[in-house]
Amino acid sequence: MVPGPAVSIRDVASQAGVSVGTVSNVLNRPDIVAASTRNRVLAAINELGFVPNDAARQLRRGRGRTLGLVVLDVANPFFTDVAKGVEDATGAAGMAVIFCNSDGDPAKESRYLDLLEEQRVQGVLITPVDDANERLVRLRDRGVLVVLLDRRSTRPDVCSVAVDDRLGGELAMRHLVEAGHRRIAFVGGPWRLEQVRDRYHGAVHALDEAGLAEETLRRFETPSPTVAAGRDAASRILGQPRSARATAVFCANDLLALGVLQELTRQQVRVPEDIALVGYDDIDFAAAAAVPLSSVRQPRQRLGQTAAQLMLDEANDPENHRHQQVIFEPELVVRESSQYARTPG
Amino acid sequence: MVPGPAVSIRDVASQAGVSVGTVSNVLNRPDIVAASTRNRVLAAINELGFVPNDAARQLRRGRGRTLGLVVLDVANPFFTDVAKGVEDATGAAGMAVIFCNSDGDPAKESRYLDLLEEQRVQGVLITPVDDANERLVRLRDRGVLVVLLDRRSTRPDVCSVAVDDRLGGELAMRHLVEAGHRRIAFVGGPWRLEQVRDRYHGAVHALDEAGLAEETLRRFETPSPTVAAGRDAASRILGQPRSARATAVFCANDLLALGVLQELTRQQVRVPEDIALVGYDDIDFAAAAAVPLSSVRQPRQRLGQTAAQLMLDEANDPENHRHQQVIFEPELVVRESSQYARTPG
DNA sequence: GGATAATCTTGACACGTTTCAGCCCGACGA
DNA sequence: TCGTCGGGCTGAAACGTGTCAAGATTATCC
Repeated sequence: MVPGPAVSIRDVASQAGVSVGTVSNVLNRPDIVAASTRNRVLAAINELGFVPNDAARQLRRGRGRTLGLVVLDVANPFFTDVAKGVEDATGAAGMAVIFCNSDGDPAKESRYLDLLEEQRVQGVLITPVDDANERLVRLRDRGVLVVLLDRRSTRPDVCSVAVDDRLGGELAMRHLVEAGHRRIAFVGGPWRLEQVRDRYHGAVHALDEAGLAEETLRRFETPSPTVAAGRDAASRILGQPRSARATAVFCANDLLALGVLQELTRQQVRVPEDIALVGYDDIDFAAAAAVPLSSVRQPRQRLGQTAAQLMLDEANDPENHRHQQVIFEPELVVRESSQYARTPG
Repeated sequence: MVPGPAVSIRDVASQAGVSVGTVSNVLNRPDIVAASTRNRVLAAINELGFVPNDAARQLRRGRGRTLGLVVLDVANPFFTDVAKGVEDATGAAGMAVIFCNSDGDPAKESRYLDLLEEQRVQGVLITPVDDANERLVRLRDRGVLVVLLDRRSTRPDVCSVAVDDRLGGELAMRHLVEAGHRRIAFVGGPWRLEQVRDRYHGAVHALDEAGLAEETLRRFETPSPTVAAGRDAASRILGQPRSARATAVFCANDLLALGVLQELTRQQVRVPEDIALVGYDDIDFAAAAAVPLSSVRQPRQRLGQTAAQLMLDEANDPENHRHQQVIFEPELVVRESSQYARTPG
């Protein structure tokens, strides 16, 4: 069946015997039109199966009912949980989310931002690939609301929702140091991700506090924060002479940690007896891993909810909106993967 | 800084000293405009930072450059992998994906379909919550392309991309029967999901083939296909008298299986020695589970890619498009969770 | 009953594009 | 020299909606 001609507000108007203005009013300000008229219009809408054209509305209004969400990796449960939070908040407001996956690639991120700008989205919630947010500032200057997600804003005039990554790094490292570890590996990357650097610096800070040399922590950079990269990093760690080899590994996220765990297990290295392991994010699968994973928990869903709410607030009342940099606190969850006390040395 | 007035094609035109029609041509059919003019226009575009308004284009053209993807659960890695496939195919074509999460809730699904219709998306890729696809047929009659995802289309005039779920069920069950199991539990739900029913019926069929009574398979329905529901199902299974208790569990997806595994482990039931376990989907985390999970693998990413491609094909050449029902074959991956031969009886 | 107020409704314009009939003008052939 | 051709470009008409000043109708009050 060939699609018939689309039914527009005009058809509804003539069917109901009113003007188009009235139909529009029924749609947008139902209270100002008389009940009898309203019912007649609603009946016509039903009868004709009229569905308003959001493109036209958007054209007239200036901005639409969609918002963009740009994350680093859809396949990472951390981000899907964040997305769920965003969806909760926006769904209630009747907004659509355009979900974009930058895959940690600046070029892909840039392409998606172009696309979102063409769509005239209300706003963009984004975990940027790198710090060059000049592009984002330009976006904002053009009227697109921008909220940084899982990243602290350096500018006071840009909202952001983040978790204190340095603190998270500190918590993890303190835990390992207290368990007696003195040769520790940090697995994370790419280094351009601020989250990775912050977690590393937090770890270094915990070392300082404990009066330990910085060499205690050895850095293994990965090309991406994925399971495969984790496996690879683990085999690099195991490639070292036994005497110099790390006795504990702190990973910048749980996917890496799961990868490390897989490779260690494959090579018959026991966790936590031979090597202890701490991840980051506390995704649901961390608890179900071969060896239940200690991890730094983040309020994933709330992160998304809060970011979306901040955006909606600004959209609804731009005058009184105060830009905010919300920061949540992470929390260490200790499980089996790091439960093994070791005599220092 | 307050956003300045948006720059439109008209501003570009006057800046470059040409008419709006020419600017539009530069944008859409660059070849028909003289090189010198074209360069002048491009320069103006750059200078003014012009970004075309897709809403206006869409209004004029009838349909836009977006498509909707409606899945049952964003948090399920199966669907994020499918989404990745979709993204691959559409990103190349410069299209945007509106990602919707029905959460298995018909009402939510319906709301999202409304929204997508208002957006005048080119098409919808959907894993429907139930079989009542009357709603989807209506959508198609209005000119929205529809492709069923991970679900076989019953109508010859609707494209679909699916995996043979009955076969998947058969593979899993044959494997368990061959290992000697004679009391097996099927965990899955909600029953309204066709995937769940098909996998169950496949399992029953394998039983028939082996000449075993249908009572061999005991059904445990879950309210949702999630980890939490899996834990709950496991405790129901363990609630049975030991002599009648299943010696193997086949789960309709891996999240359920992981939940079952967690609860069994918590209650000190060994997998696979006491109870064998087989999941479905073979998500990446299945291999990394406490006990590596046997699972029925599906070509997740290809599923999404193919569906998107089918849609794009129809969009580009509606005349010659032949509707297709693509069906992939699943594959059983045996890991530790089901590696334990049992003497029947 | 008439003036005024209150409540609804109308109709035209604007939003930023694409499209298309038609105009201009230089080149070419006769 | 004139006519024709065709590549380049123009300008206006749509697309479907929201908005708003102004008009129409009804209610209110003396």
